[in-house]
Amino acid sequence: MARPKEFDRDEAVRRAMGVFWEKGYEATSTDDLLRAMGIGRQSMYDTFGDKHRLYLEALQRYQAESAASLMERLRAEDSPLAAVERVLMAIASESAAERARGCMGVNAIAELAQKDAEVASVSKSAAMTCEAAFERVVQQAKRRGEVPPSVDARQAGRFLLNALQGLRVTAKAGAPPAALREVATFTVASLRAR
Amino acid sequence: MARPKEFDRDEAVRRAMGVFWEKGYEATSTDDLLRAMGIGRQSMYDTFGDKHRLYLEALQRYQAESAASLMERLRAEDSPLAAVERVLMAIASESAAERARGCMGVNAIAELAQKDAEVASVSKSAAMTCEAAFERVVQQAKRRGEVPPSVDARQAGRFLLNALQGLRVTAKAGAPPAALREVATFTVASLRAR
DNA sequence: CCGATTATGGACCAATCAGTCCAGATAGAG
DNA sequence: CTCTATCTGGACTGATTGGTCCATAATCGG
Repeated sequence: MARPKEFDRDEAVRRAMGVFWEKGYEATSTDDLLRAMGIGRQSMYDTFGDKHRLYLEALQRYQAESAASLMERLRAEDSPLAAVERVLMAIASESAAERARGCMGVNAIAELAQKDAEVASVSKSAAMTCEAAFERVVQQAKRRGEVPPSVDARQAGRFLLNALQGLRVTAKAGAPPAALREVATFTVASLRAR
Repeated sequence: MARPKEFDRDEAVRRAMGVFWEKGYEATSTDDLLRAMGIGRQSMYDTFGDKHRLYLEALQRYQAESAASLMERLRAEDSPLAAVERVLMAIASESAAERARGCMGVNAIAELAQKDAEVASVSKSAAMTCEAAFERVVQQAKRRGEVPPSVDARQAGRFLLNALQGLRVTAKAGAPPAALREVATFTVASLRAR
């Protein structure tokens, strides 16, 4: 009908995501967001509602992308268990800056899950998605004999997601890559040796 | 020399800790703190310096108390591994409110470790203390034959701390107690069965 | 080319922020 | 009792907060 937006909405959300991810929700000001998104104040409020809605959209985007990435990397060509190990090991291989940034989902849970029901809900559904992905991989691993049949795939899936979230915290706390690698290896070995 | 303080410094820090724990650093205003501590503005600035120093003191207090509690609960009367299991299981047994509040140390890492070197340093040393405590318990468990000799105690210690931090996140994300129990059981069983 | 509709940017807002100042209260030392 | 050092509480600060208002610009359908 009328004048079209001058910016790419998707790109704007992505940039907002970067700021929220880096600084957290409270520590991010609307000015921070506008500068990063490269748009005007009114455009932001017209397009996204307010800071909180923009955050939710950024968080959902993050969860969607990160779950998709997880599922792709878990796709087991050769060995399901090796794929799991690669996923856990990947954190140790990140740059120091990436490890310090951590996982936006974990940051969101720590900062907001208690007081913000919408954040809690988004986090919960993302967790279920990841849990299920891990569970499927464990099932494949069982079929290939990489994991003994006595292992309950659902439990193992939860166990792996828990370890992944732990690694995110441990990494952000400044643990050296070698320590992260030890944890990753030990975790995967726990499944093999059951 | 002159007029003594009218409040108990220790108690004041403890109350500040409660507020920071509940709301996080950025979301806590100085007014929140004064109200909870029951002291005047000037008393707070005179005694603790500023909001940031007060936070650090509260965090250190939290880490000290929580590490002491961990070490006491890990003291293995009968079975070291059972003590570990009790520690992990305790999270699942907390009230919903306690699980939602999470661990102040994990919250601090997620919100501040990246940009606040002092918080990072406090968190790192607390992690080393807990890691060492877990390592000692694993060593005891090995001596008693609860854990096979092939298990590296240091690695296992790191693995356990990682799982504990993961549980803190998982719990705060709203996982039901049953799921937390599964993770705790699975984690401990990983050591037994190696 | 025109009118309806939407986007934009800068001025503006009240509220809140962390932190300071100061006047008066209070207690120990002598 | 007095002097002095500290503590206390409330008024106050400039800066920043998230969010709104409005005048102008730009684009579409007709």
